[in-house]
Amino acid sequence: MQLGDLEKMVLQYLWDNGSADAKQVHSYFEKLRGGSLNTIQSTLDRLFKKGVLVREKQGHAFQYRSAVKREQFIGQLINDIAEDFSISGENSLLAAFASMSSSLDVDQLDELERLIEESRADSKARVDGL
Amino acid sequence: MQLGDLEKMVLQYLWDNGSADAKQVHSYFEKLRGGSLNTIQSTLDRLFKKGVLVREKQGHAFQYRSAVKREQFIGQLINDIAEDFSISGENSLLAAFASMSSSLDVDQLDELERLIEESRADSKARVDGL
DNA sequence: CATTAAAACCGATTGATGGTCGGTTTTTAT
DNA sequence: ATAAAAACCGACCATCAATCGGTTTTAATG
Repeated sequence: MQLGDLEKMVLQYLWDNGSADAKQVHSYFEKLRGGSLNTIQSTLDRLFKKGVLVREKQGHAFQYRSAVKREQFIGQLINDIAEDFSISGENSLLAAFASMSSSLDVDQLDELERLIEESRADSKARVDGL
Repeated sequence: MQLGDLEKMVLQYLWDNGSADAKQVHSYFEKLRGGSLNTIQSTLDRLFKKGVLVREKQGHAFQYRSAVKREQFIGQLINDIAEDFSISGENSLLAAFASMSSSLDVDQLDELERLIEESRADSKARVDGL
């Protein structure tokens, strides 16, 4: 999944604000970078058609919100990269992790390790049958 | 950095084969997907201009090779994503790691943890002054 | 050093895709 | 039923990857 600049910004906005209609999104971005309401509307529509957003009629306008959480989405993107480079073997993905981790500081490594322990617990729970 | 399909394939090829000229690359991809030598040449040139490849005249033809190792490159891509979606480069990256790690099995988690320890050691060495 | 074959380079074309927005149709509130 | 608001349609532009024909440059060599 590859997104344009405005699409990314709108998605961010929705992650930060939960849900909004075109008018709200537009009034936010108008100050920030200009652009008409129509532009925002078609950007929301494009994201919707891509499956990145979901929407629901609320009164007279659609309320849009992200279909997935930020972390999930970023996780997907990373997965896509791994697939793009046919990392087939699990280890290249780990190698990618490794090259990333070299740019993290000690605190971040601590945090990462904590997150791994969490995953480990989840994984165990899954195996044990929830 | 965003690459087209052929660009990705060519880059893969060079990671797998170290170094090659346009003719070699073409003879490989001809069987695989067709396309003229010129197409390969301009693809190599585009990658070169993007800084993804380096080249050196060897006899009458340029020898191309990747400017960075696979893991480095993938690391960069992941960094780019993190930057795209993080306001101030804080813990979105970690969140991304976390969402990835939830799709890893126990062995992979072990391996990842080992890699983190390695990073930690490297990091300490850096702080201690090599 | 002139020839010539090979490779590099140039430029044009095509096809996607994102951003942009005017104008029309549909919807909804009153 | 009407009017306001929003959705939708269609067009246009810009960028970029892929493609390849044709021209220029380069380098082996007789």
